[in-house]
Amino acid sequence: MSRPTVKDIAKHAEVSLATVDRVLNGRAGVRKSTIARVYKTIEEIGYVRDIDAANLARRREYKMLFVLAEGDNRFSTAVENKINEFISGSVADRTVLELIKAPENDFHKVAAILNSLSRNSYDGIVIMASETALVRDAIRHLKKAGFAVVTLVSDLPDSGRDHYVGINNVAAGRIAGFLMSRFLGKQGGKVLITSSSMRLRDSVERRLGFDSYILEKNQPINALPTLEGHSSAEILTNAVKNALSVNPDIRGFYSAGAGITALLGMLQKFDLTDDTFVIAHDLTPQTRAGLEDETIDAVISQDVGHMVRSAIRVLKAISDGTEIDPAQELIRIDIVLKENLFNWN
Amino acid sequence: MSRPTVKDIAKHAEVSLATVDRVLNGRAGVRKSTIARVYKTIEEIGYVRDIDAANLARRREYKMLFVLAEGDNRFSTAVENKINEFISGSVADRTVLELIKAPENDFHKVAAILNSLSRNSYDGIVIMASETALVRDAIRHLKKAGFAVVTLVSDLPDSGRDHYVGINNVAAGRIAGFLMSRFLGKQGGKVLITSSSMRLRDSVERRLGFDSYILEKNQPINALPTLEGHSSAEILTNAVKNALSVNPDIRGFYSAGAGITALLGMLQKFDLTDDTFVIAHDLTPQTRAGLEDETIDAVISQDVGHMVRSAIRVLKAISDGTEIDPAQELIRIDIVLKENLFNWN
DNA sequence: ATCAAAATGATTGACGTACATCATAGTCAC
DNA sequence: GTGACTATGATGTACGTCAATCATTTTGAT
Repeated sequence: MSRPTVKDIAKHAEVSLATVDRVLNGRAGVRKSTIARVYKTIEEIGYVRDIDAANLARRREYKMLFVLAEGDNRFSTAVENKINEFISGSVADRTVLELIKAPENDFHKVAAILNSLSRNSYDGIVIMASETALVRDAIRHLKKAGFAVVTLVSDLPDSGRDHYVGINNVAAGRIAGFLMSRFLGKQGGKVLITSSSMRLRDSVERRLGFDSYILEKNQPINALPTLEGHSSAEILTNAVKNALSVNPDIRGFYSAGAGITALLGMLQKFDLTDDTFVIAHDLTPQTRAGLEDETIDAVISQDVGHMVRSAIRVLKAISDGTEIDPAQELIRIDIVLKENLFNWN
Repeated sequence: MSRPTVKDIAKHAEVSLATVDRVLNGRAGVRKSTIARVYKTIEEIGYVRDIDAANLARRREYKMLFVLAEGDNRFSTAVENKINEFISGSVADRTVLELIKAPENDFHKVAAILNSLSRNSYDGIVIMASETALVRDAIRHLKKAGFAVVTLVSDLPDSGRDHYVGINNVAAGRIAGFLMSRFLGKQGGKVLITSSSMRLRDSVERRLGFDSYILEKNQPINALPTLEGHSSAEILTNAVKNALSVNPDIRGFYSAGAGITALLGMLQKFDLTDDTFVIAHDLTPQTRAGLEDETIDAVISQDVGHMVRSAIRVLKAISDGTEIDPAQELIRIDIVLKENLFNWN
């Protein structure tokens, strides 16, 4: 026996097709008891709506908007490229994707973009932006207007977003702490931590995770205060230079945010590439090169392709009111070493 | 403008719908020049066949068979569970899955199952079995009969299979070598390697990868000959006991195949859990517990859910003659540590 | 020029669902 | 029991594609 259809429901429940249709699509004019009977029949015969046929009949198109608010010198370029890849490729699956970018720190622009969206322009919105009250409010506004909203890479909790697509950054920081402990061994030592800005939620969380691991496991590691680059290679370079002058015995470096190039530059200058360990985040051309020439020991990363696919799947599911498979949507914290670098293309 | 349809092709190419249909579905009775004209128009207007509508009209159902030939004390149980999960869940997507199991070493049964399949019973076959001439020939036979065939977890090259879903085991072995080197540090030491049987392709390849890394990087590691358990905990236990008696200074253990329980038992008996390092393959309840209580230091794994999904996607793509996205189908070699264990549910 | 064969057109009915319209049966208030 | 209303039935069209049939035109060989 092949899959039951609406006709089968009608037959078994002894109602007309029209009534089944009314129940299925929540249209008015059906007695409560009849609705119950229809649903009972659906259970019994195991009817599952053919979503493809439904979409066909509906002339359904999923319109989705990606809003990226990040600088262009980092990981976000990879995200952008992936999205563009999907934009040109996803003609076939009733999905129309659009991408709007905003400067890294222009919260007002991000909020303005989000606030300008009218109800029927998009089914779902994907937002990658750092956490600001302005943006958070804009997302609340979106939710009220009925959009499906997911956050990407950096979460905005309490914004009312439906779903967060990305890794748990506290956990990522803990893994960094774990790896650093392994690398430094019983000897331990001082560790320098850099990030672009501690205003970014992900950087803060990673630092938090790192520290909590060190503390909890009582590791012989002295983690120095975070140096912030504020998107400026010069500022970070100088900060690192100072720190290295004061602490020539630093053994580990953890780049929790952007600015890996500046850090590696300084390491080379101080001739510290051999005896120290470097852990960075996010696989980019820079970190990839660093792994290859062994100036970086480990990169903690997340699969951009998987994230973009996941965001789209989740938005579709929200729009359709269908279930999502948590196992499939969980974004892994990948540990990338020189030896398994080939895994990421 | 919304997506172009067959009608648009007909209009632009100045042919009838019937002719477009003949071209699109490879039916006879169309002049070469007309075919070319139709294809040219398709290019021009950017037509993409609506595969959902097509499947609807075709009443297409993808019937797929999983054939698992593995013991029940290992990783294959996880695979089996995942498949069963999909069997009960995939009513919605025009996919019917079936599962047949065979005893681990009963090659004849596997071959018999494969050889008994008639052309129209299934669209695609997923095979997880160790490498045997018998099975290889059966796969060749399947391909001749027109099935789409993919191998799972353990590849069978030269069998004519369309695709292999799983990790590169040589690379996985190299990663094991890398991790072991890191763990043992400059001091190095003896490493004991176990597997269920060196007849299994994956075990052989992992050992190969491990050795090649050690050799290539000139690591101070002395890898002892592989101990085989042949699916018997007793045999493996005794072998490990002997090895430990002869070499009380073993510092590392690499379980390249099954039999982790026997190995851990011996470690406990010899009170070696603290100063030694253990690397195992595949996340199972056993290895998971081992990571948690820190008797295992690292597990090299592969995401079973991703593999099963990938196998299904690939078979569909082969049946439809559509492209696959290599980035999406690449199975990652996951490095699981206690700290990122939560990533896998 | 003739005729068969090949190429094309025209048309129709399915697939499973959505959505709209009009008709009819039943129910309740007064 | 009349009118207003609610619940249900009956039916048709559409979505984009597949598949089949029959009719018609074009082509190529003789």
